[in-house]
Amino acid sequence: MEKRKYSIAEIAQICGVSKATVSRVINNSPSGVGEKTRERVLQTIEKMNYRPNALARSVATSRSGMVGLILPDVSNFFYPKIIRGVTDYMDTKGYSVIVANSDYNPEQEAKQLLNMIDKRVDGIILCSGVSNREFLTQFRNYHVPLGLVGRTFDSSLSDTGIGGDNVLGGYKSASYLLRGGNRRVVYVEGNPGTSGSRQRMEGYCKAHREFGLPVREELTLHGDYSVEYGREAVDFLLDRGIAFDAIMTGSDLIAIGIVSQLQARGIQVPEEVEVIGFDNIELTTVFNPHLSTVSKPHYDMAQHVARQLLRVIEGKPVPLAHTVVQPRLVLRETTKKRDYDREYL
Amino acid sequence: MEKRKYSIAEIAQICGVSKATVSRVINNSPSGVGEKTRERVLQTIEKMNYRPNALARSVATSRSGMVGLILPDVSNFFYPKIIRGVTDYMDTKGYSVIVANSDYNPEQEAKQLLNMIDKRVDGIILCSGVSNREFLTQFRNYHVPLGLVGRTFDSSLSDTGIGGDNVLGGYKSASYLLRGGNRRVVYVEGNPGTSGSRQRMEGYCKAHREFGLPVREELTLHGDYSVEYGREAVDFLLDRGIAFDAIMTGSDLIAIGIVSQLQARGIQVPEEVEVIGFDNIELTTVFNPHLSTVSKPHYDMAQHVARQLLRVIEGKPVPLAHTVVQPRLVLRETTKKRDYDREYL
DNA sequence: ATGAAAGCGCTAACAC
DNA sequence: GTGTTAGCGCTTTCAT
Repeated sequence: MEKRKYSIAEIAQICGVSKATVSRVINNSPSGVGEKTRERVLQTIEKMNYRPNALARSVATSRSGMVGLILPDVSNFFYPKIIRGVTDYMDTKGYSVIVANSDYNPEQEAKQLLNMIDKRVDGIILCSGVSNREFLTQFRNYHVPLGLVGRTFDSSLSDTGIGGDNVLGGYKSASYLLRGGNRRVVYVEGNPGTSGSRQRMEGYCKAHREFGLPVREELTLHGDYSVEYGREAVDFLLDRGIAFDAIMTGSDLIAIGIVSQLQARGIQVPEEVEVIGFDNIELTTVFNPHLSTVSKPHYDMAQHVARQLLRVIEGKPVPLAHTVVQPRLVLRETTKKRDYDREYL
Repeated sequence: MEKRKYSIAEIAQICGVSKATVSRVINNSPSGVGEKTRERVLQTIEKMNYRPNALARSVATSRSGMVGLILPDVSNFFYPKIIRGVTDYMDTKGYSVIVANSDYNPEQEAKQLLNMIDKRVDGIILCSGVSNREFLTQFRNYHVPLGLVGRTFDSSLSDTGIGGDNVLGGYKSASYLLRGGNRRVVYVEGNPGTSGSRQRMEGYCKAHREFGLPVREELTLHGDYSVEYGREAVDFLLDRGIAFDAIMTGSDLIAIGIVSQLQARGIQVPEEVEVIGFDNIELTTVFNPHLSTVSKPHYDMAQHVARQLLRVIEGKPVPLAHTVVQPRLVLRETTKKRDYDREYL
């Protein structure tokens, strides 16, 4: 139990050996140290409460043992599982993870990205980024392994990536609603500028095209990914007297806000208005009525990029570097029951 | 746009100046560099895409600009706000934050703590730790600034800390229920071994004592802080035929699981059984019925320790280093309405 | 098996 | 204003 931090040199001196030997011990190099000296060194390390300085090691080896995780907003209920997926995997591999929020803001995202570079992380995982192609392209010049989750549109921008097929997700959502006979399907998105948001819109449009229906400007709303915004959207629609019979959304949180406000204003869900969320976060089955939504396996996706990223960091081959997972429509209580529902299982 | 990472030496050489000068520029030392050279250096830095190596700087200055944040489980809905509170503040001060999960496990917590030491973080924020006093005491020997949130029981173990008064919280919860005429109040806790859990229990007992009521062994349950466990607890109680008329809990998540399962099994809340959560996370007003709960300002508390921690890191005086905030009883829809409810506002 | 020495990228006196 | 130099704590050849 000692008062200050010892360095490898001091430990060496105390043991009467060289720094090199101590170094070998703490890195437990299989060879190069006699059993007795190793034991002796280990003992004083223990006794002196010595802890090797990972930073110093990093500058010597140019590997930091840290990865960066950048996501829009940690406190958005969609992301915690992602964080766990990443941290869980990194933990097993001895990496630390620095997390930072981008707040759906390109400048902020860029700032965080550069900050990670400065900290010399061995790799970065970027979640549903809002950065434009140009910045990302330019960013590649820093040659730091980059993994993208939730942003699949361009594989040349990253070393690995995984994401749901958002246009398919948007399409499934919209077409299910349309097929059910709804004719005025509202689309409520979160923060604009997200790649996911654009893609879902694409799916929404595609579905309308197939049904030979026009996409009405007044039926697509943008705000942010919060419960609160879901509520606002409903008020907006209702107060302006805009007619609608179903709503598809860009996130479960928004959907929850929508359903809750719809009910508050005396509108029955799903009898009068059907609602479909997006993401299938845990909350969906805790909330009443249980939310119908579009599902993807977040935690697993996060673990997957984490694993892939480490492979690129370690220079191993990365099979199937860019993956897109097919989202599944999960029909619960905010959509009507129909006999063809089982087609969507 | 260049291919590899430059060092300060290379930049210096390219500019035909010394490393010291470049160093002065990147740290924008107010004096010591001529306007022209500064400009020139800045330009090549830009041009070469040079980014100073924060790690190298750290070993030179022995300040890393990183802090550690250890919490039980990132994906527990209680913690995201804490993370944001910390990251938001640290962001403004230019610190990065490494986050790690302890999973309510003392060994895991110890491991993460030591890992942070190795990474030479400038300080650590530990959330509702499960470490025992001995380990923490011993840990203090590493002399890294430590801030505790949610664990207030011993101020000598940390440099700063903030937490809700859990015994008061437990007391308020239980006594409100008791005052309302309930005689068999169940207490459903999360992971055992948490300091908070013990303290709430203390409050629960105190309330019973005041009302001259016995604390029945079979009415206190332990599991983990999840919705799922709340459901299990209800099944356990019901299946064993244990009578009860109210439930107080260790977390909102548990309470939500309880209410939801109570309803599923045909029991009216709050008519037949009243339920009170703990923490007042956002979810409480999204869930139906809105949860009655015990409230503390997490985000603000997190920001507060963050601020305090930086003060101790920077060697500034830290007024009111250890704070305990009074939790408030928030009566919503899972408790009955009573005329004295406003006393609790 | 062990040590000496150079080097990683940076900062911080101290000198000129 | 700018350069020289000596570290910071570690790893890593290369000797011995």
